Amino acid sequence: MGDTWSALADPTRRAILHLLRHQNRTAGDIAGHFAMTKPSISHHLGILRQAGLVTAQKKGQQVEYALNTTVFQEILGFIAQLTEGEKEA
Amino acid sequence: MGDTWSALADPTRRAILHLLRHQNRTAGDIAGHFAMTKPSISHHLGILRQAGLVTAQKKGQQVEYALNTTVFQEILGFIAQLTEGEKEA
DNA sequence: ACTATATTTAGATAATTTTCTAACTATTAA
DNA sequence: TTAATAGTTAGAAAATTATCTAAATATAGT
Repeated sequence: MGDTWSALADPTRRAILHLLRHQNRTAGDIAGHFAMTKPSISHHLGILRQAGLVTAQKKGQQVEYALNTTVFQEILGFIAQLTEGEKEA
Repeated sequence: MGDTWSALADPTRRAILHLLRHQNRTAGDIAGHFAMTKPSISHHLGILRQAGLVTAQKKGQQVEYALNTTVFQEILGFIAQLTEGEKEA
């Protein structure tokens, strides 16, 4: 399992996650939103998949990607640790 | 202002933030906790400072670093966007 | 003024990452 | 079975990053 933090460090990958916010999308659909080749997007999708941030499911000829938000717990936990015991504005 | 996400992508930098969780610490104190040279830690501190995740204040001969948690809003906002409209476990 | 301590800056090297083109695999359609 | 479409894999080049040693700066003490 790859590192969540470094998967999120790249702006293209964060934009991909944002694209998947409301709908699942095929690899080609996703690639269509970026000024980048398909292999590059495929690489980014692989990293997101390894980090568990997306899941991939083959649908005939295409591969449908979906957001998986459960992984964010790790990040929220880290931030909670650092911000615990603070008062609100 | 440097990028918050990439500042947090490095495990050494996250460990530094964790060290600053309850107390402010000098650069040397921080460096003492890692199997890494002082210049390397100084470099990481610079990146954290640029990202606004820590503040630095000169205290005589030393430099005291403190955690700044306000920057986490950006990250929490991103995650909130992606997780909005989900039910709880 | 010298010496010691704390920290940063500079420059180099090694490792990692991003992106590309070309080639490959799998599925669908003619 | 041949051709077209969707996607991934392989390999290379360019850029970025992490780390080191050596040198520089700033403060404090003798």
